[in-house]
Amino acid sequence: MSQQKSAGIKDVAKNAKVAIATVDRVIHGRKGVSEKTREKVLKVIEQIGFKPNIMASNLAKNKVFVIGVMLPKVSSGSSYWELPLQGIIKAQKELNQYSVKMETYLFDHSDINDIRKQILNVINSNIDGLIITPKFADEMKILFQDCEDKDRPYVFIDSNIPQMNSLCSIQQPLYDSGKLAAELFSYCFNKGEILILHLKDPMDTEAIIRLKEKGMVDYFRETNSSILTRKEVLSNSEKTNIDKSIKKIMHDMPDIKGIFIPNSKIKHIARYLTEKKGSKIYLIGYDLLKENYEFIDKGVIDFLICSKPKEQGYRAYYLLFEYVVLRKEVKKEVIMPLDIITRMNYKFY
Amino acid sequence: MSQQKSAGIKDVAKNAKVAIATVDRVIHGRKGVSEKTREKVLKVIEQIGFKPNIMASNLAKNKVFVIGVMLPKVSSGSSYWELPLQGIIKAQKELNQYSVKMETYLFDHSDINDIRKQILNVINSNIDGLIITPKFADEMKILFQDCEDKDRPYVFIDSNIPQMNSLCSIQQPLYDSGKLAAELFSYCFNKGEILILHLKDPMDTEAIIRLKEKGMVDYFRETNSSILTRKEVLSNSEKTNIDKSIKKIMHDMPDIKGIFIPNSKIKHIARYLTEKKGSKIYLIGYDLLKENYEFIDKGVIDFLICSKPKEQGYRAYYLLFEYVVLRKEVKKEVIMPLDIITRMNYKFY
DNA sequence: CTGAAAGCGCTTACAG
DNA sequence: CTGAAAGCGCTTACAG
Repeated sequence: MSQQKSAGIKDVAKNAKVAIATVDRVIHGRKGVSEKTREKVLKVIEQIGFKPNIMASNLAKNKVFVIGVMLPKVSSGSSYWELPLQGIIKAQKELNQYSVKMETYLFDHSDINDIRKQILNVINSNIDGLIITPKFADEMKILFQDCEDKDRPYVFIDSNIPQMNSLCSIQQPLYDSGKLAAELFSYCFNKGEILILHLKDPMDTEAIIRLKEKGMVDYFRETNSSILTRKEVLSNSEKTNIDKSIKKIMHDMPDIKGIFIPNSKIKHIARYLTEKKGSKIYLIGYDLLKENYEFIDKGVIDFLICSKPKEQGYRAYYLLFEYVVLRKEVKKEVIMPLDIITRMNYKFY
Repeated sequence: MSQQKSAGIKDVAKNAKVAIATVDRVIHGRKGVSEKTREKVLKVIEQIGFKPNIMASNLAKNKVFVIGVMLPKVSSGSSYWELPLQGIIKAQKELNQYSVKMETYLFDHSDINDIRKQILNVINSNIDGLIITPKFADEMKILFQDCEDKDRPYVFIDSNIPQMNSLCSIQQPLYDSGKLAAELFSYCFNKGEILILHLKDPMDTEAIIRLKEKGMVDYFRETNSSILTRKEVLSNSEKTNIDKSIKKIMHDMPDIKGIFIPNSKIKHIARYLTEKKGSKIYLIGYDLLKENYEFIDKGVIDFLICSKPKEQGYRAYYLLFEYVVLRKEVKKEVIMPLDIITRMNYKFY
């Protein structure tokens, strides 16, 4: 039970026979210490196992760290981006007592001028770290460059650009999510056709969509399944056009048993299937958005695959806090699990 | 951008024209302050929106808080209890820089004397909070009593005893998990028989098992399903006996399509089904334990329903930290979501 | 290159 | 009942 106090900077100073300020200089690698002194101090630190007390350090520093958040504004079209932001706000609330503040730089993803404006705002800010999604990578290259010049850490959520020097990327296993969807279909039926329907959205990244589709197709091939897939792309126009196009497509697929939507635009199809008569068509898509609740509760949507967008925001914020404020090392990559959401468990997410 | 510093205890003292020590007394409701002074100070606190700086407070207090953990030891029979402990250790690592330490009181759940010994160890300890599972409730009543006498907060994980004054209970939606299993079966087939097989375990709580079974039965009734269920109980004896018993039961169920195991003992059945020839029998159980990896990867186990035991431990520890160290208010109850684990997504959990 | 001292926002004896 | 002062483990000017 001997709650033996861990060694402090004072103990190091005493043992190394130097002043506390000198120990501080060594700890933070600041200039102005002779090599000889440096080594002496480092040796003592090693010997007595000194670990700096971060709380005391931050208290003395008397500084508030700021974490910037640059994400799309929640648009009328989709509520997806409110989820990461909720997670971020939750983390900020938890970390409120520590010296961190959040600063948001939300942009209208359909307005390139607004995106540029926010990029400049971030560049000219004094934030100590940044949470960002690597959409609009071309426009944002200059921002990443600026971050690296300033040693300002940035964390990707939702997806990743592997070439970049992000502090961490928090991402979903895209390919495997397509396989998972295929597996779920296989539990529902073992022959027939599946329509892979890509309803275009300006926020889509082609590579992401393709990975999901490839996962599905590969699963059926690897398992020698008798299920066939057919891919169609629709531009995201008005309701009546979508309905007409889907009707046409499905007319060509007499043996259709399932529809897979590789982005979060599933509500349009769900609405269509709700109104349509005929035999059961299994429906699988992505993301537990507010607008999907109704359809999953009715059983029109059978499964949603979900990569915890809220938790991605939470984790990103927490990770930056640990890196910036606590000066911990952090993982370079976080892969989120793939939650399967159904009528019976969606309430608990 | 005006990083306006928030008011400190010094500002309160100055505005209220009292000493800092007096403000401190008021903040913590300590004795020795006249009612008049008290009110004056409280008014100023309200006015200038003073929030104490917990980091400074803990630094000055110079005390290490201790959180106790009383859980079953990991036994050879099942690795379940290593998961909450992993979560707890993860939380402890994250909170290492704050003034918290963990103290474990693990017991051998098959040895009543060991349980009593650990209960006494906890009672005689100086811990500031306790994480515990409400198994063996009869033996533990005296411990809960002691906690309440000492104002020592305790948090339940895994399940709950509603009558107790626990600080919080972190639990799974048991009834709904049975419904979820039924729904998953319904996706796989729409008539035939399901065997609900309860393989007895000393750690089982009858009420918990019954809730899960009821969820399943209710689902089929509510959806007017043609699927029938049949319940059997087996005592957890040796391999050969189990095999013989199952064989006998299944012989009586020619139309068996699925087996539901309402606890985490699924590996015994998975092993049996692996060796057995014949038509596909869908298998659903609980908890992603190490010993299940092999069977889920092979597809012998189709679905595992999982209430994030690791995260339960993590949350419990974090919650006690927030309550004890940060003096925050915390939720009285946390309901964990029901993860669905399959061959395609188990790797990411 | 090195050190003594003030200060971060609190708590805790101690004195009155 | 109230206050002045030392101290928690660091950082940050400032002086030499």
